[in-house]
This record gives sequence, C-alpha cells and structure tokens, in this order.
Amino acid sequence: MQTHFTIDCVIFSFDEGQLKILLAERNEYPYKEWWALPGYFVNKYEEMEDAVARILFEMTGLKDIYMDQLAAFAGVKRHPEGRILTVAYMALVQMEEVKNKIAPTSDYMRQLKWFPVAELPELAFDHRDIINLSLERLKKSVTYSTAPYELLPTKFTLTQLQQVYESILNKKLDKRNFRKKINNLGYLKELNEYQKGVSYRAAKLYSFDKRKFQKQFSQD
Amino acid sequence: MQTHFTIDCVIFSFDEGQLKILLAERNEYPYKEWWALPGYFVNKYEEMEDAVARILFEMTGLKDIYMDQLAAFAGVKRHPEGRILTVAYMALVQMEEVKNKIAPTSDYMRQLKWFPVAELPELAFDHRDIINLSLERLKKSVTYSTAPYELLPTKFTLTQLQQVYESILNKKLDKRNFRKKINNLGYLKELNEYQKGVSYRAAKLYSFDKRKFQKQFSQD
DNA sequence: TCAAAAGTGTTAGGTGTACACCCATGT
DNA sequence: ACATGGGTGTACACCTAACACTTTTGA
Repeated sequence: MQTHFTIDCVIFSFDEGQLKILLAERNEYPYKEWWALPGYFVNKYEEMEDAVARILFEMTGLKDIYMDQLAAFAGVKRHPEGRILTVAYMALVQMEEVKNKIAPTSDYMRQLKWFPVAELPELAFDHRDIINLSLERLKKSVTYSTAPYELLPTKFTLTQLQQVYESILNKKLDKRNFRKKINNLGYLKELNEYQKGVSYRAAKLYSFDKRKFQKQFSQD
Repeated sequence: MQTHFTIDCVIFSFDEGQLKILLAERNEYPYKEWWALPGYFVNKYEEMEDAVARILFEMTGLKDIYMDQLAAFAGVKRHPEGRILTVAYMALVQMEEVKNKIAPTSDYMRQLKWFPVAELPELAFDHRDIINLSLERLKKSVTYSTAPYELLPTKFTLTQLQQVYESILNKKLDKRNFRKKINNLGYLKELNEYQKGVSYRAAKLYSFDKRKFQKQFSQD
C-alpha cells in the first residue's frame, strides 16, 4: 500500500521574552486561509532530513538548523482527500538570525507569521496535536539538550536564559536558585562583556560551550 | 509523491532475568533468511495503531498491548527496491501470557524467536538502528512510565522488579537503595502473598496500582 | 532621584549512594 | 547443616526550594 508523504515543521524561536512558533497561512484547499505548520511533500529521492532542511531554508533563509524528529502522523481521516502521512519535526532558530529573512509568500502560502505559543490560532488538520507533542518534547529535553542555546544568540544574559527556561516549562523560576543551578552546569562560559543599550544596570554576558556539554552527556 | 508504508514492532518481554526482543526470520527477498523486526504493510484504510495491534495479535496472540510510537524511518536507501517508509513502534508484553501463543510460521516468515538484547543476531534493513532507538527510549522512560509493570506478571517480587530495571538500564543496582526508592513510589501494593515453589525463603509479592500511578503523573 | 533590572546566601528537607550482615526456607 | 536468595539501616554528600535586599546604571 502506498501513501502520500509530507513533512511538517514546528519551528520555535524566542523573542520578546516569549516562545514563538512560525505558522503559514494556507493558500490552497483544503483549509484555505487557515493557519498551518510549514511543511510540504518530500521528493521521491530526497531524504526526510534534507526535505526538512529545504523547507526550513525556504521559510527562514537559514541552514544548519537544529532539528529533531517528533513522530509520524498518519490518521486515515486527517486529510479529507485520504491518508497523507506526515512526519513532524521540531526546529529551533535564533530570532535575530531569522528576522527579515522570512520568505513572504509563495503559491501555496499567503504569509508566514510568528505566534506566541499562548496565542496560537485555530490550526488546519491535526497540527494542533503536533504542536502539543512538540511542546511536551521540548519540556522534557530542556535540561539535557542544547535546546535553550539554540534559541538564544551566542552571547546571552542569565535573565534571558531563565526566560527561555520559563517559557518552555511554562512556569516561573526562582532567580537565585536558577543561577545557582546554572553555575553548576559546567558548560557555560562567563564572558567579560556586558549588555549594551539598556537603561539599567547592564547584565554580564555568557556563552554556551557545546564541547563541554557533549563531554558531560557522553559518559552515561 | 507516494511511498510504501509499513510498520515494524520492537516487542519486548522479560524472561529468565533478561530483557528479550521477538524477531522474525524472513522468508522473502530481500534479506531472505535474515532476522528482522516483525512488521508489515499498513492497509489503505487502516489506522497505524490498528495495524500494530493486528500484527501484535498475529505474532503473540495478545490484544490490548502496551505500545508506543518510536519514530519514522524513511531513508531512501533503506530498502533496495526504493523508499519504504516504516513507522517503528515498541510494545511490551508479559512472557507468561505469550508463551505457547507465538504464531509459528506464515508465508512471509519462517519462525519467531525471542532473543536477549545482549545476543541479537545481525538484522535486516536498518532494524538494528530501530532497536537501538527503542532501547534508548525504554531507558529514559523506565522511571516515569508503566513499562516495568507491563513486562511483569500482575504479582511480582521486588527482586523481579529490580531485575527488570537492571536489564533495561543495563547496570546493577544496589538492593537496599532500590527497595527504599520503590517504597517511596506510592503506587505499589504490598500483598499478603508469597512466592511459591522456590527452594529458598519465599519473597513477598507486590502489585502495581495503575490508578495511583496515573494520579501522580497527572499533576505536572 | 528614580525606575528598572542585576546580582547575591542561607537554611531545611529530601534524595542518591555507598556499604554488610542476619533471616527464612526447602532440600 | 547448608545453600539460596530475602530482607533490613545508617551516614554523608548533594540537590531542591523557599525566601528579600542591596547595587548599578541610564534617563
């Protein structure tokens, strides 16, 4: 038996203290003018990961993006025209790098827009389920993956990092406890640089040492 | 674009103190006479989960089995005849219930056999990758899923439970620490029954209270 | 001088880990 | 009586969670 085969991407970013997801307004039936996850058919001789990278590049202008397979969704009734199997991925991008690079339109979508996760519109197909799963996955992985640092610029403040944690975990964290924990991680580098352009005391900047991170997690 | 679409199952059980996987010897090309994960094509109007349940029933004679989607594998080169997308599932069964129910043969497989995870033969396709992923997943979920109890009979000793943990985590655990932790779980019920037919002091039997378990994990 | 966010320690309770011996049972 | 696994406690290190004030800076 054969099935149509697409990939869909939950593209996360962090901006204005909020976790956001990039959605596309469809320009095709079914669900014309509905918001949906960016995604498209996989080409015959194309690897899934390459299809995801291709679509991410079309959407954001970025290459070498962090991506992770979520699950396959293949409900017989998820598409009115019959089964279309989709493999969902989540991707994490830095908002600074993406801004003004978002591809505006194409024949099959009218516009792309970032939505805070708390303010998502109604979505086409089962895309809401896919997003819910991705949020779960992100939560579980926040402490033992590079996810927070994929969402942040290379130099960031501890407050920004805390906001990323808070927006992913969807709860407030205690500042002192957070900083104590962060200090014990061993893979953050305290820089001798400070925030600029703020009208209050400038915060120290930190960077993420991916090599040290991987060393720690390769022992288990 | 369309693709062939199958499901494959990593079926785990626990027996003789070891974690085991059910494998099928193929009777078809490619990989004829190789060991492979049980799996087959999904029918046109069949939900994936139903296909998994169907195949599990054919293989083990059991219904209502614990199953969990692992991931989609869709490499262009994974099958010599072109892309066949497979969605891998893991399933957990109790060996006692399965014994003597295993379907012996069919036109596409010669035999089914349980292999300890430490003694797996060379496998067809990318099935070794699928198993490796399932082992990882099982490890991660052992403390916060019902997995250990799916593998055990309804009444079990703490030593059996510890062996399940050890075989999943692939390391020895300290008996006293393990029992202390288990005592704090809150969803195990100490029965007033004891092991029978052993030539040494009989161990107390315990059972798993699924309702209490779910209550605990629904608060997060 | 004010507004805004940066930065900083201590305590108490709970959890993880290391470690060795006696007990009950069937043969 | 012996072989086999069942069952038990303590001490230390570490992590978690609760909690409030002073400092720095730019406007």
